[in-house]
Amino acid sequence: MKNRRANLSFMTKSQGAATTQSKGQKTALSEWQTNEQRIYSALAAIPAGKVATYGQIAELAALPRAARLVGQVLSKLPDDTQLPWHRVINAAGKISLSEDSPSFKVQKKRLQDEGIDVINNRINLKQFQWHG
DNA sequence: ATTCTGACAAGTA
DNA sequence: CTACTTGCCAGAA
Repeated sequence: MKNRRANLSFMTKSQGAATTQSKGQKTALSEWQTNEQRIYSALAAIPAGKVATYGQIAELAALPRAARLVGQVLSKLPDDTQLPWHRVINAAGKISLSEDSPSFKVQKKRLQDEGIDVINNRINLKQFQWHG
C-alpha cells in the first residue's frame, strides 16, 4: 500500500448523483437522499437465498462504479443492523472479509443458512446472484 | 485545499 | 490465475 495514486488534481468533483450537502437538516419538502441512504435501500432489496456484488449494489443506488463506497458503508453498519449485509460479496464470487475476522464466519454461516453454497470460499454467481 | 486509504470493479498484459 | 491502472465516494490526516 504505497504510492498508489500520484496526480488526480484533474478529477472533477462529484458529478455522479448527490453531492454532499449539509446533513442534519429536515427540509420538509425537498428530501435529499445521501448516497449512503440509497445504498441502504438497494441493500434491503436483496432477497434471502441470493447474493449481490458490491458493484451491483452501487449501480442500484445510482452510483455506477462506486463499489468501494458500498464496502465503506457496510463496514460502518452497527452489529445489530437488520440489513442483509451478508448477501453482498465481490465480483469474484468471494466474501471480501478476512477469513480471520469474526464477521467472516458470521457471513458465511448466514449465507449457508439461506441455502447458498459456499464452497472453498467461493459462491457460484451464475447460480446465486440476484437479478434485480 | 490536497493526499491517502479502503468489505470493489473492469480492463489490459 | 497474478499484477497493475483507472474510476468512484467519503472520511481521516
